[in-house]
Amino acid sequence: MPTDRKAPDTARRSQPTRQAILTAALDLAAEVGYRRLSIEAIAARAGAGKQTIYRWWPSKGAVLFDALLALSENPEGSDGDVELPDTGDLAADLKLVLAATVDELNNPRYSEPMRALTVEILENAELAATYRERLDQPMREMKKRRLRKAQDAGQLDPDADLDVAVDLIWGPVQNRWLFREGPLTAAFTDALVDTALRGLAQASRRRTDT
Amino acid sequence: MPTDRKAPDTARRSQPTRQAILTAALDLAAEVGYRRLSIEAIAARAGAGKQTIYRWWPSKGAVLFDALLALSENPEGSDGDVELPDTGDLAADLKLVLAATVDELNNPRYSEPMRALTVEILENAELAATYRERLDQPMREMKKRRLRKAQDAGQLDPDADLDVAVDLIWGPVQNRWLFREGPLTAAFTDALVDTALRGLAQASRRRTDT
Amino acid sequence: MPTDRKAPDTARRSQPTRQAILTAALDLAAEVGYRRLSIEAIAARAGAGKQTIYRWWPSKGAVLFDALLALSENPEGSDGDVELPDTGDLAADLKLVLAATVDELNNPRYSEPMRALTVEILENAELAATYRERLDQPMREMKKRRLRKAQDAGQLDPDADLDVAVDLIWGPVQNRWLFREGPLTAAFTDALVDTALRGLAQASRRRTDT
Amino acid sequence: MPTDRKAPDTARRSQPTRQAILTAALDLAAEVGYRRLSIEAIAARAGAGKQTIYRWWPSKGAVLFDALLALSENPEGSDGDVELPDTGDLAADLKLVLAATVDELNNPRYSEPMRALTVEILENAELAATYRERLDQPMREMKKRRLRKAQDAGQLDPDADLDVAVDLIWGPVQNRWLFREGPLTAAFTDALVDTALRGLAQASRRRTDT
DNA sequence: ATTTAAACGAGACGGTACGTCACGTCTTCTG
DNA sequence: CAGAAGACGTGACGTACCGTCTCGTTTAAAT
Repeated sequence: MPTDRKAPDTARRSQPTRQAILTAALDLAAEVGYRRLSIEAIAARAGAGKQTIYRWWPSKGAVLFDALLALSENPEGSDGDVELPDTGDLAADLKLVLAATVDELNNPRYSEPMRALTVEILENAELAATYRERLDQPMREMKKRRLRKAQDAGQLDPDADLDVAVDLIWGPVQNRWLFREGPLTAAFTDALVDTALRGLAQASRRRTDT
Repeated sequence: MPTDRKAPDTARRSQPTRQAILTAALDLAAEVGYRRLSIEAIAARAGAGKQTIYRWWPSKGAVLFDALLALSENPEGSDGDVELPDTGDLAADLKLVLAATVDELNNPRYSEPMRALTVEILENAELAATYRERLDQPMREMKKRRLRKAQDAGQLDPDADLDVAVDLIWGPVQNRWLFREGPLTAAFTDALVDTALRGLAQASRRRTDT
Repeated sequence: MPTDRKAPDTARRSQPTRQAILTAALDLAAEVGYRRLSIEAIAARAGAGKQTIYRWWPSKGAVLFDALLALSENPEGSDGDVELPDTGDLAADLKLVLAATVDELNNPRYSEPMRALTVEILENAELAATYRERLDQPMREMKKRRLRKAQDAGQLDPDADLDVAVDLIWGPVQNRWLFREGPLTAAFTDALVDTALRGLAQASRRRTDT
Repeated sequence: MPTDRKAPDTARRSQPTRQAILTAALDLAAEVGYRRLSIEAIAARAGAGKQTIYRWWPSKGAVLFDALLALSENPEGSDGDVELPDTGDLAADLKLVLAATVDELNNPRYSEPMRALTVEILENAELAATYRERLDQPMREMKKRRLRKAQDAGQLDPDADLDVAVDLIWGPVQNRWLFREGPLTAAFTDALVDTALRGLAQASRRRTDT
């Protein structure tokens, strides 16, 4: 967890208060946006003392981070074991996954806290490192595992750099969301997947398409 | 300019003061980062009154925006007429351009204010609109013009959606920079260009590669 | 004034706000007592920002000090020129003065802020110095002037140390008030004056009393 | 003792801890002054839990009170039976006693905690009552006993109000100490005793002095 | 000798107030 | 009259203690 300033006694920690703080942070982020999200307000909404927040989290972003982790951690499922679907049809699978992502990003309840966390990450290098290690890297590994399977099945160029591949497919989605560059739709992600897989260059590919 | 709350008399505006403010904003952004960048400090550094800033810019982000515009507007060149190079070799041209971008993004003098502006854009929808209209869209058009020429020359799939193409090529660069996901090098952008142009899928491409 | 941390521009000072702060301080001291008197509450009651208080006064005690000064500074009269009454009868004059002091000290409106200020003085040596210089010393000089006149008129021992004399007469009043050691009445101060003037020792004085 | 909120079992009380707390309170009062003396710091210094302090003392002042009591209670002597010296020469005896008091008040080790306790007393009426009953009154009775003996011996005006007499002699000393109005020396207390005994008024005293 | 109930250290908790910083508005004086 | 200077009300910051409340862990009296 992105916590532990000076090792308080985790055993004594009040779980109800922790939950209340995470919930309040999420609610407030959705309601007022990042700019107006204050630790003071989170504490007040949660019925907690400010010190309780400062005791367990080093920054506002760390609270948000835990709140979003808690939101995405399904009661049964453990976080790391999740896999992307594999029906054998890579393009279809990716389109499905990206469509789900798009849905999530279009839901303010999830999207606003996520945007707030993102802003925090951009200006807080320490938080960014935690984020990469605990959220981004596992997700990237999961994506690469799916792509590797496609490679093994001969559906993907065996020489392709899978990190670049992940960037190619997911990067544009994140960008369009972050900068609100245009409507974030399944049509866009479908086109994205097709283009990324086929490549932009024409050459002789016309012949192989069909 | 992203300015003009209530139409002060632009004619009477003090140009030396304007320059001092933009310079101070840039310097401070590079020195202390976005988090600690305050209008108060910009005014103090510029030897200007706070009101002078508030009179001419609606937000801290707008100051940064103008500052970066001023930075990139070369003495001779007018902004809108610039074109990407066209040597006939699309891949080489793109690699050249992205290498230059990478250099810029690795230079804190440019990169830190840019990051500050980006953060502002993420939380300020009005500023974001200005940014898109005055910076992002012209750049995107420029990129699309170059790609269209490649299309006309038969080097690019004639069915490709050029907006998706731009996202595919430039999106991953911006992401890697923004989230410091890894070293931002020409090696990365070269691989990116190759992969984006060729596509990820194998199929019969092996035959056409050689 | 016990002010000026870092020389703000006194000319620009808002007099209405200054008055509101002094009044609020006085009112709150009378209402809630020293213990619960907070700068936050003074600012809130005065409709002022905390910073405005911190800008002009170095401590809570300094605010109280000014507030009490303002309270005692009569509209017409200048502070330093006041004199104790001189009817020729020293004992009667002192009794009159002490009776007035007793009235004041029994009035919570004056007494409570005074007590708050006193507590501050006891724990703040810097404030204590200001208090001595600006309030205590002038009062003491005034008292000594009256005693000196009695000395000149042959009513007081010409060898008496007037500082000790002042301590002897006024000290017990302040003590009884401060420690609530008993009812603070004119009867007490009358006895005090008589005893101080006559002395405790008996000797043949009985004969001279009348 | 100024203790016993809700009757904890005194028998089980840890005496070493009690001592550690009193010592810590004294030390800290001498070191940092009243303003910065906190229960939290006392507990930490004493290696005690905060609750242990709150269990046995109702306020910070009560701790200080006990600490000073413990300091002044000499190993052999019981508190109440002490008497002021009586050599037959009242003035000399008083001067001796006041000189000792002055020494004590000039010793920060005793003086600082005493000042802290005094401040507490001024703002805590309940503590003030305890103080009066347990410390001030016994001392005052002791003083009055000595003065009464002088009265019986014909050295003091038989009509003198002994309470006023005590105030007259000891009040100025306490005041000068409390408000740091000037150096607290034996010279001052000597003059005080002489003046208080002889009185300020001249009149026929000249005749009786000799 | 064992039980058992308390006092104990430790410290998390909801709070209040601290003193500081920056916001965006305003007012006054100067060039 | 634009601009510098900066006071103002506002609100959030991060910290220090308050007094209350569990937690195990001694520890000393009652079994």
